[in-house]
Amino acid sequence: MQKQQTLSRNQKIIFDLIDKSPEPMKAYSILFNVQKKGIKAPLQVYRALDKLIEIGKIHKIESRNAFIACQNSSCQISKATAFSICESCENVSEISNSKLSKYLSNFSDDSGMKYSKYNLEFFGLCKKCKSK
Amino acid sequence: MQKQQTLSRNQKIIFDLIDKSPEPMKAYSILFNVQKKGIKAPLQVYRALDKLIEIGKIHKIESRNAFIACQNSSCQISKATAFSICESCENVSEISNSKLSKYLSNFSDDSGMKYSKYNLEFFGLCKKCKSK
DNA sequence: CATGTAAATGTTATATTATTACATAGCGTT
DNA sequence: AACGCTATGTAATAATATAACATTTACATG
Ligand SMILES: [Zn+2]
Ligand SMILES: [Zn+2]
Ligand SMILES: [Zn+2]
Ligand SMILES: [Zn+2]
Repeated sequence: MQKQQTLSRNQKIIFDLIDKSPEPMKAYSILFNVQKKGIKAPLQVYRALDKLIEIGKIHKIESRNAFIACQNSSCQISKATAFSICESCENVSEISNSKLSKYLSNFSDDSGMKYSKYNLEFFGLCKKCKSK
Repeated sequence: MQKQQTLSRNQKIIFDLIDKSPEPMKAYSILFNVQKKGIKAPLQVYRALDKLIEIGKIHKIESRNAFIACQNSSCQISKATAFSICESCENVSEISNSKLSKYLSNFSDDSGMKYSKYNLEFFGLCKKCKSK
């Protein structure tokens, strides 16, 4: 079990919003949505995002500059993330596949580099978009 | 063998610059460096970058918003990229490992999604930085 | 060689994403 | 109370990327 983090006010507002969203949210869309709750500036959003990422409650989809709630009941593995992204409808989901994560976590080559973290993004067409 | 692409003037200027750089280059740093050659606007840079990415001569390091020349003599596999990134010195190199690429290209899960492309970024400490 | 068309270029303005700098507030420990 | 730490507030600005529109170049093919 991992330590339960208590979220601060801004962190909670922003996490709840992202968590309810069916799709990854962009920072300024988050900002727009929380302005009625008193969060007025980009920096307030980015600070909360940074913290939420650090504790594994959300992840950043790098290729989209967007943020998604962790779909693994708060990623034990926030340092080992994998996503599938539909290039047609932009649906994103977190891949939870122990073989894959084991394979990548143990990956090493002859570069002498010690890999402590990875992020993998798969692209393709989701079931729905394929059948169109 | 893949079709030999002829680069246009701007594409060539920008590719040569990136190719000579020992580290990934950012778009506005590229812009700054090619202004003496007559490329004056961001869009000219981004258009060349888009094309170079499309034909596999360069890749974008998503987590860094930076661009690197393909280190696999023009990636047959520009749709299957893997990089190692040192979080201390920011050295980036392209991983060319046929087992890894085979594993990932063939990866599938029960989501019904057909993966046609992936990008993987490993993070850690390079040999040099580890021994400091 | 004229004509069509796709690709590339040039230019200005603007949108989007993210950080710097500085000031203040809350909270637990000593 | 004094300290250290985390979080917050606010303004300004930096960094990354695209939209819109006009023009030019390459080159196939009739
Ligand atoms: Zn997760
Ligand atoms: Zn889809
Ligand atoms: Zn490559
Ligand atoms: Zn290093």
